[in-house]
Amino acid sequence: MYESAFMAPNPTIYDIAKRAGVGIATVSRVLNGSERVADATREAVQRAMQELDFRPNRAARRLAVGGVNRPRVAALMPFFSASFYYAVSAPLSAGLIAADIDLVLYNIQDREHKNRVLDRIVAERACEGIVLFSMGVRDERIAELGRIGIPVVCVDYPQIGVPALTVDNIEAGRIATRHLIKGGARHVGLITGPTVALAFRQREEGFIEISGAKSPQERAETVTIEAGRQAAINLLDQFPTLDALMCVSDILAVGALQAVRARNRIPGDDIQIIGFDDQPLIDVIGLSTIRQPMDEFGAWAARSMATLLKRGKEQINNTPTVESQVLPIELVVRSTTRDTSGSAKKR
Amino acid sequence: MYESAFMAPNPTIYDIAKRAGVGIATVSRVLNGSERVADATREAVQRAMQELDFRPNRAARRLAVGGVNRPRVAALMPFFSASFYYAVSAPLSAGLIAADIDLVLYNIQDREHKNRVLDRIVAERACEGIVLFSMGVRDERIAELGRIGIPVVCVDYPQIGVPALTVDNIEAGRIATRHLIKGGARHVGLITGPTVALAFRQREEGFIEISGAKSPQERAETVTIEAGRQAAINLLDQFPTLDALMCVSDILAVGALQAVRARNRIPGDDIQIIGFDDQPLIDVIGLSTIRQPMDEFGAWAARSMATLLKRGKEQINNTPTVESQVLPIELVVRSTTRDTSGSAKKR
DNA sequence: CTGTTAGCGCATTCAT
DNA sequence: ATGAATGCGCTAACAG
Repeated sequence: MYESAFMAPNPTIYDIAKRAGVGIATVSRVLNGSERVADATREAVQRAMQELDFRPNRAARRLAVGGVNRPRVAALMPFFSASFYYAVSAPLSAGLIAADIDLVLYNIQDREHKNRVLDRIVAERACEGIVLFSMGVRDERIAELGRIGIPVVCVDYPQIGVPALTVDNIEAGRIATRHLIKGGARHVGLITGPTVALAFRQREEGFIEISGAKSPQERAETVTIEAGRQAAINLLDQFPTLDALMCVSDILAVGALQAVRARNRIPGDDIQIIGFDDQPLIDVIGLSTIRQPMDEFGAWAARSMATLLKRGKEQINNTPTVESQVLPIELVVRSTTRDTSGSAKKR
Repeated sequence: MYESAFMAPNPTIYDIAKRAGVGIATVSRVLNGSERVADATREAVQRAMQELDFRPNRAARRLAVGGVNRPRVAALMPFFSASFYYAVSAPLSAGLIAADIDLVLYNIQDREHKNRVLDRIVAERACEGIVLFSMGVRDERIAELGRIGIPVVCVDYPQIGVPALTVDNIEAGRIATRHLIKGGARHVGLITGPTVALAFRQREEGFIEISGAKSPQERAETVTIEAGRQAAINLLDQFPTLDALMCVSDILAVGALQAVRARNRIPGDDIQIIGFDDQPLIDVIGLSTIRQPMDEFGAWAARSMATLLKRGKEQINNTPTVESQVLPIELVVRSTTRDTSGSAKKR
């Protein structure tokens, strides 16, 4: 039964035809559900297809049929913080559809997986454009992609060499920390997240700049409510005098909120808590946060890709291409911190 | 400048070669970033490519290169209820990656768009499998897809003729309504959503079965907090004696919650509110709801596709293929309804 | 450095 | 009803 299981290339319609004792045209006919095939023949062909585990080659089919060559962009997202990427992918998807571009989603698990995916994209020319979310790649990769003409844009990561849309996360960390202190905090702690996320590291950096390197901190290994809760518990156990918590993500902050309440402490009163992003439903929960324009992240990526993919006549005139941007962030004061500035937005 | 703008087919490397006065191999070389091309030649070719707005044909390239024919599945989702599909697409994406299957996401806007997408998929053989979320298609479509060998599975919609994973939304509507009544409700109202969603219509049906057709109801045209809030306001204005609200989606329920609070009524006390789905963060908000196993929706779709795409030797033995399933739903009592049964799960 | 040639796997006439 | 031949657009030796 292991006829040639060793590196057997995918069988083609020629193999099927031979095995079924028919011509390739007939194979093609049953493949496409044509009526004009004798039942017996059809069955023979189908049997051969099954026995050989035949899968038609999509590329060959499309080439033969000659359909439109619709552009396709690959979006690589690390799903470690689900709701964030959800909020981003909706406008991305919508924007791409408007430009008649297909979206292939890659839920990147880790660095190694990222490289595998990129290797494949390069080797197979699997797409016409790439959007990198919250991740960078080595310069050589950018060069390689540039050479074969696959444009890349980057969101939430300051990748050099390609258009990138970012926010100033270090400044965001500073703003959050200062807000806590202005609100009367005398002992502020940090709950940070997976180190793979540059945004987290930078928010952490801004925090430390203001609050000092010896400030209490705890790292959640995953971006989940439970991890945030546990981190808060640990922090509160070790440092009972803590009266403010900066959490590098809303989700972690929600967990911290639960931990704090479980100890009968009152968020916004005897302990302040602030998160980042302003993810969906966070407003309902009443968490103070540093808002990121997540919609704009997705929309910008879609617009940029549409622009970059529309080379041609326009580009001859050196039409301005896509520029990197740094979007403003916004302190949103809700009920878990004290609003002392009077100027911060309340919502 | 309008050389042949009329139905000009996409230019090929032959066109470029001719225009640049070189051979096609050279065009291919600059296309692939080969070093071994004279700068002058390269520039000439690039100019020609721009002038003709050339885009390499992906299918042809892949065919020539002969890479693996990685299976690709298209997921069609109506994004009218973002967080729900987000919650579903994470496990879907993860499961597909594990099976080494690419995921192409189609954010379907309306029925017409759905048909356009499916037409294209059929015409271009754009994928090896299709996952339909919360939407059905006509029988002829199923037949057509079956004929050309593209398997289809359906999630959150009882499409006949293909494996489907659903929950009993009518029963869910009954359960929610009964729960409200058991909690002491004497006058219960309904906030429903866009009629395009069968799940909403069915929950509505279950509601009416228990509560009667003349029960007050309001329809939100979009699944947003704001729409839910507005619907609740309308309902409360018209029917001041309402003491319970069933909302066909958590998001609408959150809006209703806000409307109720704005009137200084106390959810779970003088007015009950229940939603559906148990979307992310809804537990934190404390909303009672009917939980759907959204994770399982995505995971099942991924598993099913992996199975269906792995035809071949196994299938010869008539190995049981994918079966339709109806998953259980679960009443989750939190703070916005009164728990009278004592048996309902509290979380 | 550059042009010629031969497939890649399939759909599709055109014969038979 | 079915088989043989042709071409889709591109890459990759192989010559020059």
